[in-house]
Amino acid sequence: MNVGDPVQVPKTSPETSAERLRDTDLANEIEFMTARARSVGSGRANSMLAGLDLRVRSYSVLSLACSGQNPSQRELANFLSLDPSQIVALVDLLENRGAVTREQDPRDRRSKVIVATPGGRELYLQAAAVIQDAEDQSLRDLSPTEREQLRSLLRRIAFETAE
Amino acid sequence: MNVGDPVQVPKTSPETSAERLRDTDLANEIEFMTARARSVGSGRANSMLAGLDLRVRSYSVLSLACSGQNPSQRELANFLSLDPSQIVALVDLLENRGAVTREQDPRDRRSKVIVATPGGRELYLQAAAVIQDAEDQSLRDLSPTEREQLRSLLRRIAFETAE
DNA sequence: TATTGTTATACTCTATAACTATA
DNA sequence: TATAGTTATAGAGTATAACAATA
Repeated sequence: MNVGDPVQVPKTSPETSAERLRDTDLANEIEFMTARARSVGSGRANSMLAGLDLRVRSYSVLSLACSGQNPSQRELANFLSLDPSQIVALVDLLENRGAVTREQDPRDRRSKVIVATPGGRELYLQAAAVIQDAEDQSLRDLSPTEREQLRSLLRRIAFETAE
Repeated sequence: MNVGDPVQVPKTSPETSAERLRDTDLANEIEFMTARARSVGSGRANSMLAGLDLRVRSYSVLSLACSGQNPSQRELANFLSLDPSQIVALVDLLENRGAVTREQDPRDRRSKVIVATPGGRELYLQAAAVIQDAEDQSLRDLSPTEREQLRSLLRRIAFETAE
């Protein structure tokens, strides 16, 4: 087909037009599908977290603050693949609403360990339930076995590069 | 453990500190792993596409323009989950470098069909090879069978909601 | 000299509303 | 009136550089 040829598109309804594009090379690329799954998933998670005045990024920090692992800001930055300066803003946000505190690491006074307050833990419990609902929606077409398959495969590509 | 308790973190090297956070609830959430896989994947893809002066978003539009499906801008917006105004900017970019053209849909003069020029098709061939390399890197720890499993599972969660 | 947290800045991505031309 | 493309704008996400305190 040449570029100058007259455009001939089978007349379709708006609903089927996107179906048509699912048969393209792009739609079968892992990078594309991953990006699309994330777009759908985080969009849904953000909407569902709005009632708690959280977003996925602040939820992530809160979750790690509740993990019992006592992460420093630097560790949060590394693990969440965010710049340390972004962690500052996220921790500020959570600290201002009383959900977490910055505690001095007695072994290194440069480092600040982020821990959740009792209120922060309560907030996290609610948020974790919301995220569980969001995940159930994302995975609603998959069987329990398939969900674990996907989790296992995703883990291997999500954590391969940066540690 | 109470919030006021002294912070006790096992002294670890920077490399193992992030390992430690992989045992948290957050790290096992589908939403989180998907977001992280996308972050790693699209970051790598953007880096590798830089030599062709493309990014994943402009590559996506170019790819669909080369698909033979003659998508309209509206169809691109729907399929790529982007606002129509973003498509304008992306098509402008590709049109200005001679990779695609806007062609009037003879059946609806409001609609513009995006088709690749011969130069655009040549650019796409190079870019598609780059994306293939990027995908191979993302999936390097998976067997061929596992890659197809992941592709199949991802497809079912990526295309479930919007059509 | 190197690292942690911080501030500042700019660029990309995303979301929304309003306008025009066609249907 | 409804839809396709466009323009404009604001907010969220990402990346980089520089600085003070500490190691």
